[in-house]
Amino acid sequence: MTQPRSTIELTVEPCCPPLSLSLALSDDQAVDLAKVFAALADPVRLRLLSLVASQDEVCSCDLQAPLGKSQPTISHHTKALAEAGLIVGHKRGKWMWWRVAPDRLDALRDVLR
Amino acid sequence: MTQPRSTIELTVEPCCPPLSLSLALSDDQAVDLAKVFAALADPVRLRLLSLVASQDEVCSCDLQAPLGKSQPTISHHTKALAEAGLIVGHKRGKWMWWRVAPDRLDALRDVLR
DNA sequence: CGTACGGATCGACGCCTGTCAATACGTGTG
DNA sequence: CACACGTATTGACAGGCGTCGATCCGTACG
Repeated sequence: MTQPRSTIELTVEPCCPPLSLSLALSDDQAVDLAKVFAALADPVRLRLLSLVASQDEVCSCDLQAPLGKSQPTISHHTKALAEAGLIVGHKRGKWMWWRVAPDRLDALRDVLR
Repeated sequence: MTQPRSTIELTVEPCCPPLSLSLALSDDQAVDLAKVFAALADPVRLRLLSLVASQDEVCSCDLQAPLGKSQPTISHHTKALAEAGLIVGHKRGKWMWWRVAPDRLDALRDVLR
């Protein structure tokens, strides 16, 4: 089901500030950080993210089968990861292509001291 | 309210295997990893963890005030973090002392590629 | 145009989780 | 031994979340 590629770029939303765990966390900071971790706190999203990370661009249509979830569910999860800034989506024609936001993962690594 | 220190060590449970995000994640692996991230997906637990990380040992009794939560709630959160292997508790007399499990945080950093 | 198809949104359902009051458990102190 | 005090557990409640079927929106292609 892998699809042909044309052009047209359509970025999805970015998000959130840099932090560090071992320096006393403010309330607001904690709330923001918790949202990012919440995005990672689901097995389906973790496998989705790992699929996107293993190739470097993946069509939504190619996620449904390996994850064994319905199309609305996949859409729900990609949205959650995108809102956390962990993946970025580009729409090309009818298809939605996703790739990881590597700097975002880097930042998250730094948070864990 | 900071308390005196005697001895007696009483370790709390460890947990879970090593993983990597960019290598296709199995279902079971994803489930395990999700549990760890779920432990971090709460603002109160993040601030609790940052409090424990900033000093290197903290008494439960000293967490209640800065976090502004009831004693059962604090106990609930320390338990969640301990079950995720992120903190380790030692009971000395009446008081429960917590410290971070540094290798666990290291492992988690590695997971994020 | 109209039709087909990929994706997003909506509504509903069941489950999980954060919170607290009440209570039980254990340890030290008189 | 009895009592005080820190911690853990239980029960209850409200809110959030994962899931899916149904539906809507947009884009390609006859």
